[in-house]
Amino acid sequence: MPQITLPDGSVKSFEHPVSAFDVAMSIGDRLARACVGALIDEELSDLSTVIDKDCTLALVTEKTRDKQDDPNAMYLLRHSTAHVMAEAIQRIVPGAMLVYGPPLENGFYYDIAFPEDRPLKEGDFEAIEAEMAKIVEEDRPFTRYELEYSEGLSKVKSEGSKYKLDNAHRAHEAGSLSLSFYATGEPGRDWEDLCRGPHVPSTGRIGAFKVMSLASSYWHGDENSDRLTRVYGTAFFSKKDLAAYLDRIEEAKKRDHRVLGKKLKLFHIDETVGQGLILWTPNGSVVRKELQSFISMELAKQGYHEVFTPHIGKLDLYRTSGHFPYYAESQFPPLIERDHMAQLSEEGCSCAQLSNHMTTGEIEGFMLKPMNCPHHIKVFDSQPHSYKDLPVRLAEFGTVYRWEQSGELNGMTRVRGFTQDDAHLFCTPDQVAHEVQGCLLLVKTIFSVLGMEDYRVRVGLRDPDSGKYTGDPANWDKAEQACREAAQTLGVPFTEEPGEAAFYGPKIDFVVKDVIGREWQLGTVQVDYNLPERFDLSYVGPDNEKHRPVMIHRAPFGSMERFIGVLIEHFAGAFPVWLAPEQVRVLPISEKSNDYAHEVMSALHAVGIRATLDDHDQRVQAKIKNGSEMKIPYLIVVGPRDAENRAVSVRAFGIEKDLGSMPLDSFVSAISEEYRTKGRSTVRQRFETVKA
RNA sequence: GCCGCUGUAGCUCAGUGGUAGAGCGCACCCUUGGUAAGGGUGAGGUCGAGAGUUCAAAUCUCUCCAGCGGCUCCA
Repeated sequence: MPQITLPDGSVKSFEHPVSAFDVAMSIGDRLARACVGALIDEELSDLSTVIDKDCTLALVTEKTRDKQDDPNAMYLLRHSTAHVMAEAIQRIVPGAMLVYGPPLENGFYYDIAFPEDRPLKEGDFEAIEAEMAKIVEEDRPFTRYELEYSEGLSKVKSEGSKYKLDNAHRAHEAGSLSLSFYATGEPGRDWEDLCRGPHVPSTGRIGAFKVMSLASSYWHGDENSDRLTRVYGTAFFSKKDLAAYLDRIEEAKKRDHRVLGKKLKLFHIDETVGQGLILWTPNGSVVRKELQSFISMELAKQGYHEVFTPHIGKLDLYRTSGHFPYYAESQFPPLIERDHMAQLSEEGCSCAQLSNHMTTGEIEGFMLKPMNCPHHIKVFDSQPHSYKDLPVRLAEFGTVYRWEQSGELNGMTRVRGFTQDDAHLFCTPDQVAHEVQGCLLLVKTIFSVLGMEDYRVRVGLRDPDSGKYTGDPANWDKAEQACREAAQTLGVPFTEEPGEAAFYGPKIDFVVKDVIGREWQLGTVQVDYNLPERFDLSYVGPDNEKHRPVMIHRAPFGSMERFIGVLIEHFAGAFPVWLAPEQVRVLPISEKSNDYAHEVMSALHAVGIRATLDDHDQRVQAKIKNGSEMKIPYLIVVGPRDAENRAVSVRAFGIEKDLGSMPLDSFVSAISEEYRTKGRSTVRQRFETVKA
């Protein structure tokens, strides 16, 4: 007879098998009513699950004790809502075949194959939601039943969906001896779906839901397989929670770098220039320049040397590096020399022949560089090296071009031309660990100055079962260990991911989320044994013999485009003084104060502060509103009173009222200090010292 | 590349077959104002591009281009 251990350690004994719901009832009927599921021996289960042996049991309620969403409850709710949506869709579009409908972090989706002559459109959402509301209103129980595998399989077969049949096969392959089905209501009478569950007790528990969007997807994620329609939705226990979620999405959109980029005039993408090609406008250029010089300074401290290399290189260079033709699909097409072109044209060369000629190397041409490494290798190899020279660290803000699929392009975060904060380190095998650590130190320094703490670190290791890797296994072991140890020195949580290494070496990636919750890889540090081999690089060792150096590719911030895109969102457009395109705006109270305002602006310009003057014929309230919307760090109001005292009235971004008045000279020195120290000393602090 | 949605003034957007609109921004005038929008006047548009249907197209159809969400991809 079951002895059930509850989370507080107490044990309940029952004479007969009981359901999780019965246990809840035995504690209290209010609790039972609040329950949506149960964790039985840590496994999320239906509330109706019958317990016939000893176990631990934790009841899952809509909210945790501290009124937060319970992730398990949300999982049950959203999984269940996916069923309700699927039923509604099948009522509206007969012949729609269900494929797979899992819950997600913020909702759920259902992949569905629609008849070709009846695709789902956004215009159908209203009708779907209306059907869903009916099903919720009917408050039908989710009823689980299981069939022995072969019996279940013949049931699924009789229903004629290859997708569900495939799901059944997969369940079997994963070790299931039976198949479970969930009826929304009564089996045999109401709608049902092959499903492993679990679910909330009944549709009435779904408090609020919304069909969000449509997308296409591939069956099994395989682009050569069937194209499915993915319908996204979300659900909450209360309408209030749903409204709050939708508000959060609206708020996040305001931080979106594409929205702020326009509003704050940071960058422009012009379709006549080309998709995915960023035009840095003056404001954005200031941010980029400040960041680049900061990085450059840190690089110099670490013994890097900056180089400049051109944007193109000969095709043959990329044959040696292996970029061409292997990655030709993600590159802009090669530039063919004019004489070759003319000759080929005379010979009546077809496109296919041209492509073959290029692959075999019979045609020379140039390529927009997809990576900086070949150029840097040639810089390294332009002179012989002794082991005493190593490591050689060559850095460049190098612009590269890649042919990203059109559907992938996204503001500044996914583009076709971008500038990496790239560097290549050439070192002895023994120096790898130290150099990798140096790269991570750089990341840590710069992230901490920017206040970026919300990133994750991924250590990509080789998949021991795969033979795709190049290089000596002993070196791999050492390099992987070096990466692992370096990641530990960062003091940030990291995950080791076997199979995520490049084919030529292990790597460390830095991943951040954007406002919509999408993850982007920023920086990467990669150990490479392959390219030194391909380019036959060498240095002379203490034994007077030639040795092969190891290369480390590192672009700790990825690209200036992506990094600044993420940075815009990180600061919600309100850059700190050192990065702000416009650091100070001077607001004269009226024309009468324009002369003094000009004087103030000149004093700021004289010390290199980016200051502007708003001499529009408006009241100061309006100027403050405009200045605040542009997220300018300091607005200084000057009127006759200030002019008389040679003072300024200071207003800092994000503070509702003004900080007070300060002598002009003090403000100039305080903001210079804030600029120079990247915010370690601020104008605000100056006010506080004065008060103290 | 795939599916869906969107494209109207510099920006945000309204406009369902019959003379292209609003707010913000911009210019000028009035106002000379002390901490989140003072008032007025005005300029500004091949309605993403091309083709079609129609007496008539921003509006309906098709093709293309671009953006957005997702899928796939990312050396």
